[in-house]
Amino acid sequence: MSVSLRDVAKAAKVSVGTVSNVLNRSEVVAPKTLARVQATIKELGFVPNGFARNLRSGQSRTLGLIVPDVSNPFFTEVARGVEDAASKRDYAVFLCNSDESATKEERYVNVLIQQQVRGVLITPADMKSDRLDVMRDRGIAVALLDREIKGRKQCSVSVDDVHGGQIAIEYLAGLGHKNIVWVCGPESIPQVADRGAGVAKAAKVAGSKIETIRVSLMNATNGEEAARKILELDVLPTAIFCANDLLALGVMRALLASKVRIPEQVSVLGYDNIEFAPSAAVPLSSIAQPSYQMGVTAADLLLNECEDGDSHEHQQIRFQPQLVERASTGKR
Amino acid sequence: MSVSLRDVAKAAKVSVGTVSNVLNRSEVVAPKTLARVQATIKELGFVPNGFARNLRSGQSRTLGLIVPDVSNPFFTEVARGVEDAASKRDYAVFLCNSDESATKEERYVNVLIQQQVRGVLITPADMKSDRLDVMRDRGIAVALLDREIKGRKQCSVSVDDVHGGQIAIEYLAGLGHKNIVWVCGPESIPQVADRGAGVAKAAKVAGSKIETIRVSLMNATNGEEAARKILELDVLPTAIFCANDLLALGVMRALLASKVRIPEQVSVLGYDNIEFAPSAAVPLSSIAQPSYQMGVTAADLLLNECEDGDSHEHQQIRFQPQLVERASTGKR
DNA sequence: CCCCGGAGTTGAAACGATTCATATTCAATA
DNA sequence: TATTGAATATGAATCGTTTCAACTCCGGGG
Repeated sequence: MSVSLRDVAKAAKVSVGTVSNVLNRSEVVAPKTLARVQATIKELGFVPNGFARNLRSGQSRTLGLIVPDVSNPFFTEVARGVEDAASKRDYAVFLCNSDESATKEERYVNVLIQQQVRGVLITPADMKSDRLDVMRDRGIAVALLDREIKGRKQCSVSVDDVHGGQIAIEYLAGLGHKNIVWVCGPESIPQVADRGAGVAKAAKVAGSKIETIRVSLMNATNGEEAARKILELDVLPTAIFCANDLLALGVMRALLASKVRIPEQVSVLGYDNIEFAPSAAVPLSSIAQPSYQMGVTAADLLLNECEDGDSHEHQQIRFQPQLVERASTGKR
Repeated sequence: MSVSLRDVAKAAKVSVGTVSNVLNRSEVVAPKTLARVQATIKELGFVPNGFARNLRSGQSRTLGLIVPDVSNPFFTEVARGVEDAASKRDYAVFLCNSDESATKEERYVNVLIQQQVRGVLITPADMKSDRLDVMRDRGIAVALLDREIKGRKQCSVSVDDVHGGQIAIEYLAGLGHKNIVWVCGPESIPQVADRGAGVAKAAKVAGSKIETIRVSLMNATNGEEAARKILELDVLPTAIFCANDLLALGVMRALLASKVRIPEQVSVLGYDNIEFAPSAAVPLSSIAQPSYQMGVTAADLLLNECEDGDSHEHQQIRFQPQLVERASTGKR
């Protein structure tokens, strides 16, 4: 059925060991032999069987990437970064979507263990770390993406979300806003908790009044729902800060549909600075995170850990978020 | 390091064959033995090595999905559908991003062969089908996604792109537009070619004049570039039809920045109806495709092929695109 | 003329499961 | 008691690689 290394050896009239060397240690093979074997490989269309290779060497060249929402452009950008960095080092990436559900996450963790991935990058659905320990016990490197768990047993790449929440409110307060609504998802999502903490901290300093509206999922549809709740408030806020851009887009959509003028009546500020932000009905101001760069960094960190072995030192890398000002926010 | 089946056999005082039977054919093992072996498995924390298992049995429970652009929401929706359908049947999915590049696509095909995936869903970067044949020769099921190759015996799930291009132009012509620009990517992308064919066909019937502007990649940035070219034309068209929504968003962004009013001066029509379309600066009219449903259907088709074996009959499923009218298009 | 060492090559063992032909057990039947 | 066959259990062979100790060349120094 399929061509094996043995077939190549026979066709090229060399031993299996030599073919294996051509594949993995071409520098020890005589140039003439090398060329002949490579030609045979191409001619027969030989592709090494990954199972056998990994079985023998005990190591695969695959990574797992578990994100909470593949349809969120922030995570697709991160994924792109991970993928680029990984394939530069000749690794393949299993992209998995946990939908913020611990159950789905656990299922994928098992699949990844079964596939014997070398390492896993994960944005955990909750703060429990037993699933991570299971992997680490099996010798699978684990690094956290966009999340950080105290205890530094692992590498992580995150963004200073507290600071992000803080600069958002400082910025809005600086524009003169005193009555602000904070639209966010469940407190169980660490990003939400952290950004919320930053919001609270900055609000105290600035003396602004913050109202919180919480939705279950952070997508555009739920943003619209949040906007309806805002419209029912006694006094319309002068600014709305959303925990991510999808929420903000939904909020804007619903507000505009109700003839609320942005930013004249209400300023709207998002988080993530996704690619669409500048194309929005009113170009969306947002707190930017270096998504692609985060993916690249995380993958490199994880691969270093995979390859360094014992000498590896865990690193916590933390990026700083940055305000990107567009038309959706303005002076009170 | 890790516990092997042999260790379990020794500890439970049975043969390796029996342990294997406990794992895969528990009905042929005597209840007493079964219980004892299972207890030992749990006690030692044994997890079968997937490589060895797959090496011998020659089959995995993984699929590959190769899309041309993971950051295009259309494809993330498709991917979501594929993933949901696959995990319902207990398969895992490798998501790969070819960036429309045949080279990258080839690299991933090789990775997938190495991983011995059971089947591959692919939106090929070009019309050449040799890469597909390579996989099929190796016994990997292949189904086409969003693409159909005539004369090929394989499953496919596609959308009638010719018809899509056609209804787009018919709609614009119906609104009174006679001077239309068609913004698209390279002709080598089959979707572009097909939609273009539909455009030409409808234009001939309607007697509209169509100008083509071609860009290299179909994302928002290149859409802006296209818009700049349009602004340099002697006469501004009254309508612009873009080969996908990302292009359309970029076009709109650049036009609005140049104070062109949409749809009063120029109507803009997109393709894909991505989630973000209604949130755009001017809510974007678009040709919708049932993306999620396409993913689910494709995965089911592929898995049927994997599991039915010889009795399988290839199916070509073709969805019909649908016009979604929003604010970005209007009467001439 | 022999010996040495390095470069290149060889081929058997190993990785950890599955498979399957064969062996064992034991109760039922002749 | 001998025979049969169903139910279980066995373990060597196998999958396609990598690894590595051993081997073959071959040119140069003694």
